[in-house]
Amino acid sequence: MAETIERTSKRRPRQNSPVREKILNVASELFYRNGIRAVGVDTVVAESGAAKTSLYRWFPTKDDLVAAFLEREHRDFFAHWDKVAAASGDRPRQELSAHLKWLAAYITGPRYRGCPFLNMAIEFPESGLPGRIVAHKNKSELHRRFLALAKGIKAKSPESLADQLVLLIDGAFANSQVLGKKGPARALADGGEALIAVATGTFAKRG
Amino acid sequence: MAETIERTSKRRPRQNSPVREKILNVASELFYRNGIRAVGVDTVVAESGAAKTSLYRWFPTKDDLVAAFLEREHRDFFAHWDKVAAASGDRPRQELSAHLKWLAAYITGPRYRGCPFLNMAIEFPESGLPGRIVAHKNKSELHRRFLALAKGIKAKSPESLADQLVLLIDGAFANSQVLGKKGPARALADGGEALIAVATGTFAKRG
DNA sequence: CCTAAACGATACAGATCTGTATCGCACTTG
DNA sequence: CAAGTGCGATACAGATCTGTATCGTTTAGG
Repeated sequence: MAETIERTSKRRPRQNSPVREKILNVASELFYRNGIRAVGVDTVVAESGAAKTSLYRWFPTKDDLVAAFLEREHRDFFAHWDKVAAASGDRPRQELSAHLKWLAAYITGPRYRGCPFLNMAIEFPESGLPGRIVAHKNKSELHRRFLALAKGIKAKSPESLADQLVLLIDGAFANSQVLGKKGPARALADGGEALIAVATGTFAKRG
Repeated sequence: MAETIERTSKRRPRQNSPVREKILNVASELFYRNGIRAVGVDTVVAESGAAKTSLYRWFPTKDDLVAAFLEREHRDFFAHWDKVAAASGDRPRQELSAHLKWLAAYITGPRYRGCPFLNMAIEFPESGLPGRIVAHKNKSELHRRFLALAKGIKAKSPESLADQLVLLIDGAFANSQVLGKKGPARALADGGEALIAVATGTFAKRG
């Protein structure tokens, strides 16, 4: 009799359903481009060609769909990070520059519309939402990785340098939504290098 | 006959109506705390005790109400800036530090819920909205003032320094919405000082 | 004092929102 | 073949959204 509950048969992709993929793809694009609150599930249904029942089968609520969107953005973001890290070998100083470089290019890209995690957190200030948990995870991880690199280059205060680099990056993410990609965001890489220089004492106090 | 059009009689405060004030106060508080899209005009009406007709008399659309909210935030923001500037006399280097300091304190404050201008721009990516114009004005002005100060301290590249400081500040504004005020945002002042030091050559390259 | 305007209250229009219910069809698996 | 499940289509529920229309009533200016 316990059989019926323990089912979990092979007949449940649970993740790889093509319909689920299609819905998530369309929703991600719309959420990112237009904002989450601005996009209704009906729009996602219409654009994806799926049925509303299918959407709610794979994502019990819109909040879950949003969380899935962010979860995938999170995975993709650090997958790219890992690639860049691997290409830098074991040279943390070079790796830092490489990250600043691709992040600057990321912002300059044509499809860029801000940081999905910052955007979500600002759209939904209420705490406890599934999407906010993913956003927090993303920014924590970003800080954690910069902290490791800051230690790797023997920064005087690694915590402080990691903080500063995160600020500079999030500032470029956010400000570009107001003053554009050719605004202050253009100073991301140079600013990062300056902060690294001070933190490592590559510059010595004068006078 | 032209009389009826040119009226503009004293019987039109057009700005100082107590009802208008009350509506704008309540709307500003709600928009800032909960987000603009999350707050309906009905809520503003209920909380303000005003009539819906009154709201739409003073603010033809919700967009206009949002713009009025941001317009006042803009005025208040630079009013405070001016106070700090005045207290710094004609010493741009000290003034820069003073601004970094009060901005850091601003973020730490209990009622802080991010930057109204960044928040609005992120909530409404569509261009041309009245609120976005105010947001752009605010960030432009911020950059303009930092540029003037950067020139005042004879920074090597004033534009670059102004860019970097704006990024750092907006980063603190935005990141605090995810990792909290005790997260990376705590590094705002120190990070700013480091950028200024490099830009002015207060640190000289070593090796 | 009298007229015009501001105001509160209420109802309403029309759209849109999230989420559910119900149908019949296709496919797969036992 | 039979049963279960995914799927599309559609209708619907109930709430909420922006904005308008229509009432009196109050208030202030010429």
